[in-house]
Amino acid sequence: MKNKEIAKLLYEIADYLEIKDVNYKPRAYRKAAGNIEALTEDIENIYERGELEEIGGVGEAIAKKISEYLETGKLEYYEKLAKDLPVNIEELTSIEGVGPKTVKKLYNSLGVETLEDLEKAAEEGKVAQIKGFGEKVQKNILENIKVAKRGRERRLLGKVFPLVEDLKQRLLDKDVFNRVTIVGSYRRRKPTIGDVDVLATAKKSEEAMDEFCALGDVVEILAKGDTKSSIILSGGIQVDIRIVEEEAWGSALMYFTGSKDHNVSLRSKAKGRNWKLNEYGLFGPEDDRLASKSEKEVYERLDMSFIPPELRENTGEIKAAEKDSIPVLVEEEDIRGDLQVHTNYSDGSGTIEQMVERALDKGFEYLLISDHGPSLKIAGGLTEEEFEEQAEEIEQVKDRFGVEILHGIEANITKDGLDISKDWCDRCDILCVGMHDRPDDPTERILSIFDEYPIDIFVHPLGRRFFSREPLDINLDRIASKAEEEHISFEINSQPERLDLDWQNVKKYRDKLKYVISTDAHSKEQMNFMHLGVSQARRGWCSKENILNTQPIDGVRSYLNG
DNA sequence: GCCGTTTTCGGCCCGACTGTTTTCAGTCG
Repeated sequence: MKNKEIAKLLYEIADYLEIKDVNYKPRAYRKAAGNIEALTEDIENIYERGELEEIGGVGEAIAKKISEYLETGKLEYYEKLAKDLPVNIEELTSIEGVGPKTVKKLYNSLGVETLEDLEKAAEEGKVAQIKGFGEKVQKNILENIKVAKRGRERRLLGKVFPLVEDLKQRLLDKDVFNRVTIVGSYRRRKPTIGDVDVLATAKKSEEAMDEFCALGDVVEILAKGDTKSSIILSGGIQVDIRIVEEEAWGSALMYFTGSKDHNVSLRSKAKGRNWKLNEYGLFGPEDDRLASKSEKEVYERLDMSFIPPELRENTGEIKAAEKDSIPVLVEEEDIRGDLQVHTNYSDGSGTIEQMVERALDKGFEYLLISDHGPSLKIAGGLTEEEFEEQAEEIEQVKDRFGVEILHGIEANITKDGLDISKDWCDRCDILCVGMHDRPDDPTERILSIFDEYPIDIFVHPLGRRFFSREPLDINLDRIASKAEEEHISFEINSQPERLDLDWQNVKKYRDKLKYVISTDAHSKEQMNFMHLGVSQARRGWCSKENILNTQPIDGVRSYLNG
């Protein structure tokens, strides 16, 4: 998968062009790079289908460059730019406060090509000598090099969630704060999060800043001002806060929630009417305030319906809002049951009874127990005898709880088919299948399984894990079409490191397929992950109707058997 | 270089902050 590689190439071209004072092109290259980075499909497949220009921000010229790179492994345009300024631009601009222009200056006056060169020059006091730079610049560079070396890590939404909610509550508990909302990519529920951004109103903003920086688990204060501060908490996570006036709450929420592209589009719209949109409000030609109190007010003044944060990625939501066709998104309360949990029969830690109790607590009407099939030895996959034992235990537990307990299995797709017999399949109330290895021909394997077995749910379709496992190289178009024919549902898996099917694909296939949102819980606590799966369904524009397990169990069955 | 219910050509978001400056360039979000 060369997506990241190509994105990096385009980002670097953008930097080079910026150094050369070229207008607008850098933005175009960055936009294309950002969209390529966000693809879940291998760009080589897109190239082979001749659909490069379908990618947002990719036009004729950039498509041609990508093709050249994929065909030859090189890009002449890039090589030429790099020759004029032979520096490690990505590394150098990763230092906070160092952008393309600074890189150029450093190279021209000191011959700085790498991060090491820069560190050496700064330590020797040479940076401060450059015209336009001073002691402070030099000192900041030295400090920020340390941060850049550590690398800017991202974290899983599901892992930071409890921490962030706790932080929010601790701030709200303090008298000086009035409103506190976590904004940024967290509010949009992006699967991975960089920094945490907090927006607040306060009785006295200076006092609020004092309280914020004095939180018990603050290990470092990066910046502290009257309305804006930045800290690092003991887990290493950076939290930025911004205090705004009550009157500007809505426009500030929009501004700090982003995404950047969404904001840019909105401002463009405002500008088209000779208005101006910023974090303080929507203003008319005479700087008269048209809206700012609530997000809804601002959107409506722009003749749009309210856009839920999860949709604000500039992927069509603005147009939809103008036509008042934003879907009513699914909510966690709509979910009536969990259709994939594991127990201590395989690699889960909870007993059947514990899992059922938790399901009851959560108000679920049904629960599917689906431990691993026999071939997944590492996860303690069930033998057929164990499956029968489990069936008996379920029968006993059933009578004691008012929850419908379904018995199934998460069968493993192997090179010979499934790891359970067809007879065994028939004894499952609901049959889940998943791919747990990485064969050369995953698409063919999946398609033939779909043909041969009475499958209900295809779990974690991409097989990806954030930070550790790339998505499978599969042809989802073909698999989704087959699934549509066979009434096979795709899972949206709520595990923080999976969130698979990916939200972009969720959006793509939502009119074709029915999804189930499952926790894939391996303990009773993990059944609380449901909201994460729901958030990704929301990012994929799903309403209740797109999600099978918002229906009573009879509805689920009739679709899957249909 | 991309893109289109104002445009196939002429536009392309906005403000804060910093450090270095006497009016601004660069960077960031």
